[in-house]
Amino acid sequence: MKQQLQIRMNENLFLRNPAQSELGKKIVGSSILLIHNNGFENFTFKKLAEVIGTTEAGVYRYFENKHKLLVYLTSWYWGWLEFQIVFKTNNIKNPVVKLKKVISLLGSAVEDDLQTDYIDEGVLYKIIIKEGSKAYLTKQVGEDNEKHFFKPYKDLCSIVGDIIIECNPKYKYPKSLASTLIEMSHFQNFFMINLPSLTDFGNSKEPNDIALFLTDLVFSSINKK
Amino acid sequence: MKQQLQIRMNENLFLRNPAQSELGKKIVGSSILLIHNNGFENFTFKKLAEVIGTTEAGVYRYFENKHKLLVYLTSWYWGWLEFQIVFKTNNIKNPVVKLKKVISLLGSAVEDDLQTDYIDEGVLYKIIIKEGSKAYLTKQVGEDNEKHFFKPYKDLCSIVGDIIIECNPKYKYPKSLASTLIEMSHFQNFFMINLPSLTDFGNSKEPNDIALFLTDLVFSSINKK
DNA sequence: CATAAATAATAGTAAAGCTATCAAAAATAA
DNA sequence: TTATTTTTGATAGCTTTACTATTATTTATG
Repeated sequence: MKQQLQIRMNENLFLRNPAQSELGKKIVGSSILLIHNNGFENFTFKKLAEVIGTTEAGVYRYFENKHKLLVYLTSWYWGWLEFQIVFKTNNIKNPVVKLKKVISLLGSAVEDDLQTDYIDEGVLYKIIIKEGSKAYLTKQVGEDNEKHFFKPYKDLCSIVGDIIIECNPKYKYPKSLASTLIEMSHFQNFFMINLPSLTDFGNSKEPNDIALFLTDLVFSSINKK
Repeated sequence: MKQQLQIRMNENLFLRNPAQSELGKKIVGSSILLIHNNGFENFTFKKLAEVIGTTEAGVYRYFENKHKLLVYLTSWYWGWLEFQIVFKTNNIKNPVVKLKKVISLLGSAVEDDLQTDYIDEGVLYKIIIKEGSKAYLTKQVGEDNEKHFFKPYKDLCSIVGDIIIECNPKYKYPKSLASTLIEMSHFQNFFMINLPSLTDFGNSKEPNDIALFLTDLVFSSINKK
């Protein structure tokens, strides 16, 4: 019997829950592919509707606009990643080992998770890298935040921050180090591929090099003196 | 006699050089204020034209589209900041002191530079924080990069990376640390103001706290063991 | 003063970003 | 199984954005 993993989503992100209908799942699944292919700026509900064989109005019945869809997708990703992290570090006692595991989970397009059939996590990961920050770098970030749109992202940062504190209770900047770690796992990846002179991994293009850098960065800070 | 500081700009960013006419300067100067007020997504050439008393077509004679204008603004900022950094660290011999100076220059809305009368660097700095990454987080980042649109940003990273190497010639990730430092000086600032739980400076909202965090982060890495 | 260059005024087009309406189909409840 | 509610499909339309083109007028320059 197939087990389906459901990520709990903020109800204000959608008009109709896309996880509860075939059309909704198609909207989410195909939007990931389309945003990846076209870039978020060139992505429209009309193009999406064509691809999945519905109408523009059909998509609008699920999402108010493409911004909310992007926030939905990023939220879903953070929720999913939190689950992965909690699940895969569950049995690890040593916080140092745990944090290293988190860094490796942050840094790679995971193998497609079969528990979530309509979402390709590998492609979604690439969207997070290229479009993820656009979810909050907006005029309405304050209102969106009041509606708790960024809770999954904050929760993840909080979990990582807590592990940092476990490693060294005296470290002064656990939250900022956590958000730095998460953001940089994506930015260094983006730079490596698109603007390689901004990184030290230009030639190898080996995602694991980023993990090595981040591990060095994080543990130097935590273990200072 | 008034000295005017001119930042050398990539010719492919504009159709007509905005620095060489009154209308051009108005376009640049007012676009900074408008983008800051409306956010980049809600900013249009039409609104800009209204504000400065010209027509949409008038703006299009200077810039092909708003993306190129954004790249122009960010490039200008990086060029200007490089000048500030080179100028203000010129006499500093000690690379550690130099790097600390760089961190403080990166982290604050500087006092409005009087050498550039039509550009408000303080407001431009805020645009860099909120909109800066949108200059390269696009579908066409590859083409833009081939046209050297991001050279000023790369140059700055390179300068910072060189100072890092001066501090410790054996440090393995000078470029990635430099880009991390620069990105985080903006992201932590954005988070502090808009999503404070992602930082450790939520209550104080004191930009200097960010500099302390970044100084700790950078020198822990450089001086490890 | 002549001429070239820059600007203003106006018009127009395709696409994006929606909203509204109504009929058909599918799911569900009586 | 029919009745009813919910969801979808088809179509239309409207405002704004993102441009391009044309011509007249002003401004700068030789």
